Amino acid sequence: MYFILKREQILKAGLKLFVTQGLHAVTIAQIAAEANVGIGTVYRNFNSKEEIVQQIWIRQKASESAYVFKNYKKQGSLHDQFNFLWERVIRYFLEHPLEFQFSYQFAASPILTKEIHEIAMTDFLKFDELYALGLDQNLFKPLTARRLRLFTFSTINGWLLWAMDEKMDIDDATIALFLQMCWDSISA
Amino acid sequence: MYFILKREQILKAGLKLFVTQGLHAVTIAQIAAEANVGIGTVYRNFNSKEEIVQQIWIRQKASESAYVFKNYKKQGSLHDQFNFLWERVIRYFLEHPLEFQFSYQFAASPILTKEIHEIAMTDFLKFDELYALGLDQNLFKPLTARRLRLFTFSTINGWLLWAMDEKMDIDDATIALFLQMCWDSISA
Amino acid sequence: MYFILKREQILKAGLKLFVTQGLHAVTIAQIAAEANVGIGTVYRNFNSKEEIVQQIWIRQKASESAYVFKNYKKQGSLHDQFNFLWERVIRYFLEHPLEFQFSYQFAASPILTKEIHEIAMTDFLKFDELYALGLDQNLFKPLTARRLRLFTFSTINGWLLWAMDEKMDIDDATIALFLQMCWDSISA
Amino acid sequence: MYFILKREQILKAGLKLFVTQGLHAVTIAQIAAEANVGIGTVYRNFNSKEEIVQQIWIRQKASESAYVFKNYKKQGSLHDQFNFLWERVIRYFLEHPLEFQFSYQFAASPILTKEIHEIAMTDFLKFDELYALGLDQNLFKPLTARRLRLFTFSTINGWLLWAMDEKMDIDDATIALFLQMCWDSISA
DNA sequence: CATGAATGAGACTTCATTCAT
DNA sequence: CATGAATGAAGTCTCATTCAT
Repeated sequence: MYFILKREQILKAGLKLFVTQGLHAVTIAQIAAEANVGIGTVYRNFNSKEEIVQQIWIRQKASESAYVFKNYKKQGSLHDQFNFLWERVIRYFLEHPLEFQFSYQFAASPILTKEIHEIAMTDFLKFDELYALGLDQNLFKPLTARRLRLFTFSTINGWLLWAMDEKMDIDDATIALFLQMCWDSISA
Repeated sequence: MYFILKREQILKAGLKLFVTQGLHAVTIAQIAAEANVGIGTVYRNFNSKEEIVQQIWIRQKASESAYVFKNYKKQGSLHDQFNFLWERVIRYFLEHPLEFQFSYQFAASPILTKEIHEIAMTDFLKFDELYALGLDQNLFKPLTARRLRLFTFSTINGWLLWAMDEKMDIDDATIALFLQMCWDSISA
Repeated sequence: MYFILKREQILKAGLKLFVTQGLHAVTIAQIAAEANVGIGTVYRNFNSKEEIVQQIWIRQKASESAYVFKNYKKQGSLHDQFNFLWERVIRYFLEHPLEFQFSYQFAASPILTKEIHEIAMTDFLKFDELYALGLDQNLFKPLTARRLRLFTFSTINGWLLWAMDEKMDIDDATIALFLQMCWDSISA
Repeated sequence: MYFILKREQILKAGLKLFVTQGLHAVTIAQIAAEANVGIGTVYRNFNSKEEIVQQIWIRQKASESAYVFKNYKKQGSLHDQFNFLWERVIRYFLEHPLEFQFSYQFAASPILTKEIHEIAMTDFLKFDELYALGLDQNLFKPLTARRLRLFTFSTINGWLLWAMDEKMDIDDATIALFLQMCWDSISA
């Protein structure tokens, strides 16, 4: 219990520092200080700085998944479900800017192995089921479900990046417009 | 001349190593070895590891720009010009996968300052002129030219990332389809 | 009682680990694990790693002494007594290889203070009495009793070391021959 | 040339420090300071503290061998040759007390692998040839040449140890007596 | 200009020791 | 009394940077 708490503190501290300073500029000592634990405690919980990054990634994806799929029901029109899920993704990142920047920064990093990505991405396969359904109904352009999903996701990623860069206020209307752009881009 | 050659060798070596191993895992000694020069020579050309990253970025953007705008004429319909330029971007990255991965990995890195980004991005402002024209003609959804450009760009970035991840073969039809998706997403 | 058991377990674990891995490679955590006790328990019984070594030494010398002098009677010829005692030393070490190697490895260690050596060696002064008697009878070469004893002891130590190194089987005849060598070397 | 010099300085510093303080008490920083080189230089030449110990051992045995076999001629009686060689061994150690203590302290250390021992001991196989000759002439007790050599060597080691411990002055007569003891112990 | 041996600051990492449970 | 998570001092080791050659 206490053990888990310290582990969480370390991951939280790492998230903040990696995003603001970049991986190579952050030392274990800094992470320990930010987490209010001893350096030894960091090493009791993680074998290296890289493992901290990997565990932050896994934890972040789990948290994102929990947020996105909370209250999700496979009901209503496919377009409604599409909007529901992607809006949740957008809102999650808007509410968790650190997590978003971390996610963006390390998505293509060599530190994250194929295995790590697979573990972290399992939950998001539900998106693919939705796209597959849409393909069955000839709603979408002729790509695989996986590719359609990745397309929408990278679109959202890029959009959020500059939205945050420019510190723009994002209201419901803006989100609605953006969801419309996402839908239009893949619509048949 | 010889001097310039060594500088180029170092940038090329850095590009390869940073992409495959990540910034923090690459040492100057490694870069020097890969470039077949001495460590001292690296320091005659660059002040630090960070400067190497910055110079790779600038050189990469210049090369990308040269490729993209070669033979570009402001003629034909706006949609044609749109397709021409973005297709060139796509083809550049498909032909230069290392450059693409470098570009993706460091786009959000704290190492690249605003100044560096401005220097490297100057050429790409021509895109904004195109989008501004489109907005005048009410072709696009109601966003600023800059945002529309960034939207398309991040879409392409994300798409290329997984295209390379999956080592998919990309033929002309696929590129055409993708350009259509980009256009549809921002069309009014 | 339970307390004493744990103490013994720790000393036994330490003996094994110090011999097989060397002092500096053994951690308190390892000793605790090998002894099936907690780290804190080690510290309830000993103040430091060095003290564990010292206590193993003292315990080992006491055990060796008990073995060597059991059934020893100051009767018979001096040569017989000489053979009896040194044969017991040899057999003790042959039956306790770990103890032997520990003894050999730490004999010259700075961890063992003069006081520790004196405590542990008290019993073995009986050897010196025997040598003194031999000197009175002009049986030995002209050295002090102490030096004659140390000479024989280091000879035996060295011999046992390579005997174990080579895993040689040592029968009664071999032991008898060796005792003869020891006697011949110091005989006047 | 300069490179080799630094390496020698480090080995010399290590020898002194290991003997006076014991392996685990010596830090790389201390060795570097004693050798008047930077810590990094130590690591350019050796991979670890253990490797320093191994290289000191090899270098010491080479130096010992050079000393012992200098001017050695396979002439004269076997007993004379025996005395010549072992006297050289004794004198080498008397003149190089640091080397002797190092040799004694690490002879049984787990740091020195079988390979290291084999490399370091090659030269001393000449002793075995001498013993083999003696066995042919029925001069010695019935043991293998190797064992006879090790017996004499460990005897000498032990004797020198307490000779140094007690800071006894060792004159030619004492050495002669001791060589006699060595010879007597193995004589048939 | 080119080189790479030398350096030491500062990173990583271990582990003896403490102390709340 | 027994435990082992937590700690941080002190070690090992790396590597950016310098500078004599």
